Amino acid sequence: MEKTTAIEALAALAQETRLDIFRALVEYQPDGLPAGKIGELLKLPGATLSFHLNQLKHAGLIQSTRDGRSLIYTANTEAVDLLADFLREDCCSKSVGPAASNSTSFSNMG
Amino acid sequence: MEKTTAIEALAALAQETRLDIFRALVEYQPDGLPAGKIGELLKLPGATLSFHLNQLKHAGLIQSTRDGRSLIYTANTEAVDLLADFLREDCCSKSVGPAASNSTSFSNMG
DNA sequence: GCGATCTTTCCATATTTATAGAAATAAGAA
DNA sequence: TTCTTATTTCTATAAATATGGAAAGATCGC
Repeated sequence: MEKTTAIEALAALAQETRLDIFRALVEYQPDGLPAGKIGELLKLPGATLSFHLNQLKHAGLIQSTRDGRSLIYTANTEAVDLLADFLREDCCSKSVGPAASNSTSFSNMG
Repeated sequence: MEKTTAIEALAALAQETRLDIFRALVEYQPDGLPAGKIGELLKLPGATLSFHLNQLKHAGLIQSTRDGRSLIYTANTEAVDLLADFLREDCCSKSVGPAASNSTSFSNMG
C-alpha cells in the first residue's frame, strides 16, 4: 500500500462522524445502507453526511450503487485490512534499524 | 482500545510529516533519536518538529527521555499494533449484521 | 409533464490544524 | 556566572477541514 493512500485512509477514519458512518456500514454488511438511513441512524443533516461519505469514498473505504432514488453505500472492509497491514508491515512494526545496539542481536545466527 | 484513543492515534498518523517522524523512530528502534537528529533527517524547523512530536506523544505513539541536553524520542510500536487490532477487530472487520441477507448464512451450523 | 422523495452540490461560516520565527527554558561546559 | 547547545513554548498567520441551510440534480409514480 502506498504511503499517500494510507494517509488518506487514516485521515478518513480519524474523524468521529466518519468512523461512526463506516462502522454502521460494516454492521450492515454486505447489504449496505442508503444514505438517508445512515443520516437517520446518526442524526446528521444531509449536506454534512454527504460531505463525509465523499471523504470515505475518495479514500476507497466505501462505495455506492444506485437503487432507484436511493444510493446504497457499502463498506470496503478489505481496504481497512490493507491499512492494518500497512501499519503492521510497511510502516511501523518493530525492526532492527541502523542505530540499533540491542544486546539480543542475532547477527551470527545460521 | 477506546474509540477516542483510536481516533487520536489515527489522526496522529494521518499526516505526512508525523508519519515520517514515526517511521524514522521505528527505524531507529530501540535506541530512538534525539529531537535535533529527527529535524536534521527530515529537514524540519525546530518549532514545527516540536509541534508534531507533541501530537504523537499525546496520541501515545512515542515517548521521550532526557539525555543531557537532548530529548531522546522512541516509537511505541505496541500502540500501532493495538491500533491495527482495533481496525481489524473492534472497528471494521467483516461481520454479519442486522440487515444481512447473505446467501451463505451459517445459521443452521452446529 | 408535475410533484414527491432522496441525495448531492453550492456557499458561507466556524473550527481545527499546520507552519515557523522569536523568545523562553533546560542543561552542561568554561 | 556566563556561554553554548538542545529543545520547547509563545505568537501570529496560513491552510485545511467540518458544518449545515438552501438550491439543484436524479429518479420514480401519477
